[in-house]
Amino acid sequence: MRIGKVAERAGVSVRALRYYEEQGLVIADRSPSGHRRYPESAVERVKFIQLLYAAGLASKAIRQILPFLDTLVATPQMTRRLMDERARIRVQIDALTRAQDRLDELIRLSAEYENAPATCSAT
Amino acid sequence: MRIGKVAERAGVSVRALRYYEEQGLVIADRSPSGHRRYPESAVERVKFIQLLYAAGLASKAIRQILPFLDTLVATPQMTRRLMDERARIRVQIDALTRAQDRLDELIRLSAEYENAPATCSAT
DNA sequence: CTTGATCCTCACGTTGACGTGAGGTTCTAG
DNA sequence: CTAGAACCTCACGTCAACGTGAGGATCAAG
Repeated sequence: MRIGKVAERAGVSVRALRYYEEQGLVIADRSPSGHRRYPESAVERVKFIQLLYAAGLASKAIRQILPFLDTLVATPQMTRRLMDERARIRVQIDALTRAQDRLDELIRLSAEYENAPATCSAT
Repeated sequence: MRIGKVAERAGVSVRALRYYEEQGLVIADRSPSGHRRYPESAVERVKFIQLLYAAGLASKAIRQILPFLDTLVATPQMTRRLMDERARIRVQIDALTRAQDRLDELIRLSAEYENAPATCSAT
């Protein structure tokens, strides 16, 4: 498959795919003229990469984790990285949840203000 | 209170506090010699700012929200911003949760590999 | 054969929340 | 009164995941 099709089906930019290759996350072989050729599996692989990026993992972390998908061989570094990132994500979810709760408070207060009759300018 | 003390008590760097002032998030008056003077309330304010930064809000968004804490007057922009950011945070939590689940899968597989007797080199 | 879509490789630009000196002033404890 | 801690204002550096041309080759269709 050519790069444009992979980009379309995985929902990323062509530039992003070239960047992933530069980072060693996706390996593409080349046609005689130098155009990248991807296997079908690349689409799912890229989607997975996007999932991890969206969770705040850096290229380096993803690079350490991805080989496991190919070989199903877990080195100690890979296992450690998996658990580290999982822990980090949990911490991040907790922080987001706290922020969400605080925003909910403010939204409630805001709604109360909107409904306060004496302070409404109109009507 | 002086900037160093605020930084220590709020758990941020002195540089960060100057940056917050530059962004209009924390207003400090000055001593005759030009040193920043903060009220006690600044510590809580900065902690709240940190909470929002940790949740991925940008300075601009925080700047739109913060006046509500002071005046308890909600403009339509503030209410909209509050709800937009809340929605964004929810989406982000969902993404993180999906990533967490995927990592859990991999961690399980990794553990199974570790326990596979035939593939252990030692012993 | 030609034309428009798609691809290639550089390589610099972007963004945000600070870090990090440089060079100088002010405060405070002894 | 003096040294060191703490403060000040520039102002450039950082880092990551791409965006965005520049300038050119290749491919698919008519």
